Amino acid sequence: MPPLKLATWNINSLTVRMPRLLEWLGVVRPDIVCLQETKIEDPKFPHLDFAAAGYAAHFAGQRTYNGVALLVRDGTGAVADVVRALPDRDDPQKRVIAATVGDLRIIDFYVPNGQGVGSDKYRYKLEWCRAATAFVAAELARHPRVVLSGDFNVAPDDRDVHDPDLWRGQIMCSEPERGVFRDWIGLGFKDSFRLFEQPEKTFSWWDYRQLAFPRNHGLRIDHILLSSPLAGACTSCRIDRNARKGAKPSDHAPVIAEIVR
DNA sequence: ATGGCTGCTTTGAGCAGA
Repeated sequence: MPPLKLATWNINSLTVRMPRLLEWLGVVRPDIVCLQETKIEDPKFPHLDFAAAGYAAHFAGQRTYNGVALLVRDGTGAVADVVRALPDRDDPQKRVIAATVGDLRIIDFYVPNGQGVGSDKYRYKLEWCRAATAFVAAELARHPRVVLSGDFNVAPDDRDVHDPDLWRGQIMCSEPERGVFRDWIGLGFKDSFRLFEQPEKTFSWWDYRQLAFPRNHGLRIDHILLSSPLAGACTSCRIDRNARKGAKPSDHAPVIAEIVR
């Protein structure tokens, strides 16, 4: 039995990225994919195209901004208990989808960007994260095998930043944001990427401007966290830098982790 | 010093992303 392959990818518009995404699915053949920034309303979601590619899609979308989706390869496991929002919040922003897939509980987050430290959007980010922490804790209490993945918009460590002095205290690197990441780890997760030796200066996002990608001016802000039983069964985690190359790329690259079944 | 790109929007300049 080959390992289960999990991926997360902020695709920055499903409409624009669909050809690249389908090609990537065919090459990488992940079993479960967490997508963020689909930017598409549910009635327009191209689920038939995914079905033709061998994937069932579950989604929580909106026009223009945000939007998340789960892709589950046919035969991976039964999908149940799909959740599309943090509980007890009246929030139109579609940033959460969670589902049981076989014996796994998958949580896909598109954490708010926060724009600038001290801004209204920054306060919204931290408040959203507090509610998310409570949600994750409750999920973990019910399910031992939890995958917490997505675009966290947090670079947890200076190693995850191309120029730590330039970014110190800035958005995605501020101490409160890094504190949220530590809180989530503290609930009982491992950062799958750091379970393994990694090349220095490996990132998952590069600005479209200033030739940031060829200069490797990036941040590692997309993550796959695994609860203890899954971390113990994880055999690899890597960032697929190739997916950031070529014509019309997303500004993010996918993260891919493998777990022994 | 500034902004530099991309995607989106009742189509066109402005917002948002990170």
